[in-house]
Amino acid sequence: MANITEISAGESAYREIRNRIVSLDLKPNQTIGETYLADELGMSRTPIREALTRLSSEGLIDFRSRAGTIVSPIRFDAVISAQYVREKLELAIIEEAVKVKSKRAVFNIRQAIDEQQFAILEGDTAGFFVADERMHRHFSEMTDRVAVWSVISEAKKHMDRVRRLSLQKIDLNVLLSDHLLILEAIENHDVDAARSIVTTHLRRVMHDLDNLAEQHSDYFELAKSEK
Amino acid sequence: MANITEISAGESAYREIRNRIVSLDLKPNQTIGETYLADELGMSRTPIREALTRLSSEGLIDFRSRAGTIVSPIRFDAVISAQYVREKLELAIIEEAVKVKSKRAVFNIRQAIDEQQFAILEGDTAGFFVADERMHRHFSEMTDRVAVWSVISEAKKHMDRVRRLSLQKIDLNVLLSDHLLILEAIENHDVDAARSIVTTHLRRVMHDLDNLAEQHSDYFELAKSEK
DNA sequence: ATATGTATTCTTGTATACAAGTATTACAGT
DNA sequence: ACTGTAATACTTGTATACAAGAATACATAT
Repeated sequence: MANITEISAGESAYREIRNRIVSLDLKPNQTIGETYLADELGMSRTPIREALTRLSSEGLIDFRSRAGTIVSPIRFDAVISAQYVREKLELAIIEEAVKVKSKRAVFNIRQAIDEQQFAILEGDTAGFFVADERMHRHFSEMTDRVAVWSVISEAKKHMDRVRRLSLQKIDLNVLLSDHLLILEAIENHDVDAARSIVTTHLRRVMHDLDNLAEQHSDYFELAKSEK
Repeated sequence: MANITEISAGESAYREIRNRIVSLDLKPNQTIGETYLADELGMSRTPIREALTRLSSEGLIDFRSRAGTIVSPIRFDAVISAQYVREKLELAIIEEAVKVKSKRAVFNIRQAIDEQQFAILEGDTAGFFVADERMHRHFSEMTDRVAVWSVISEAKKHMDRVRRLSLQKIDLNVLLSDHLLILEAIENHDVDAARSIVTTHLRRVMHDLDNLAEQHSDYFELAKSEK
């Protein structure tokens, strides 16, 4: 009954490497040898390989046969379709969420927003995004669609690195005020307001995608014209 | 330039095991030892493990620590949220697709439908589903959303086993006539018609989900009341 | 100086050996 | 017949050894 959930080396390697990738600690296109990672994380190649296998099927790293392994470059089309998937699914969920009457849910969301505000004051951007993530997950919980959230989260990975790049530029207070408006719409059960706010909110990431791609061209995949 | 795509043992193991699972050749809840599979597929445990790692992260198999590995039981909530994801995304795509004017796309879709009809006459249900899959992918191609199709396809895995169970019951001609109506709506650029047909079409799978779960209770996960 | 062929080194792909749990079985004692 | 316990056989998790393709460095020829 204890469920201590002993965490395996392979699992911890997966989490660690994944974090380093989405936090841009490991740069896109950077080569990462299995032996290097094994040394770095203090384990043998086998669990590293397990982690890389999973990351490869998620599109975060690229095996180049026997010629090395690299962190996947940010792919325009992956970002765009991730955005598409997220927008369609999260919009659908929000439409359901505004119809739900749950003081508990409203409380949870407000708490997440408070934490975001606190994080901004502390200058803790990482903390902001953790709380942001939690808030969005609460929307899914309201409507019993937590499993759908994991699909969104999966798609979102490809955008997270872009978002990380735009950290310096974007003003977190803008996102925060979006969140407050969304909460208001939920409390008022106002579907139309929720729809429009969420749509603009989710699209903010895309605004300076082109700029970022130009600025960090070494992080992005060459345009489609290439091959 | 050749891109012979040498297929690794791990990759082929993944495809093979995956196929056996979604085709119900390997039954839900059945235990599958790594050594057994290694023997069966004529390779060592390492590439088998690679395949199982991927399948585990997709939710098609469950590692039970050192106590064995089983084919994941069909989970109600996974099926339901897969249906949700598919419906929202594919509906969004169809809405865009009906606005596209492309004789090529219409031709491709019609060809896929013809193949479905042929498969029905031949009694080739597997062939029907291959052509069915291709047709749905064409919808995504019409709108330059192929990457979104892979998300749908990913979610769909969890429903495929259910669909396979209902094979005996369902009349493929019903699905075929749905397809013809969808094609017609696309040709006429009739958004509303397309929406309603696709919705009912996609929901057909869910109709006898409860019956199937009762009939093959050993294939499904125990109800949520359980733990 | 450029190009080409070759040896060397590196990296991944696969197989195997070993470690550490887990489930099953055998069996003693009652 | 039954229960508790120890022994045993399995299964996965991890480490390491080996094989083979890919990149690199370098020597040689033109």
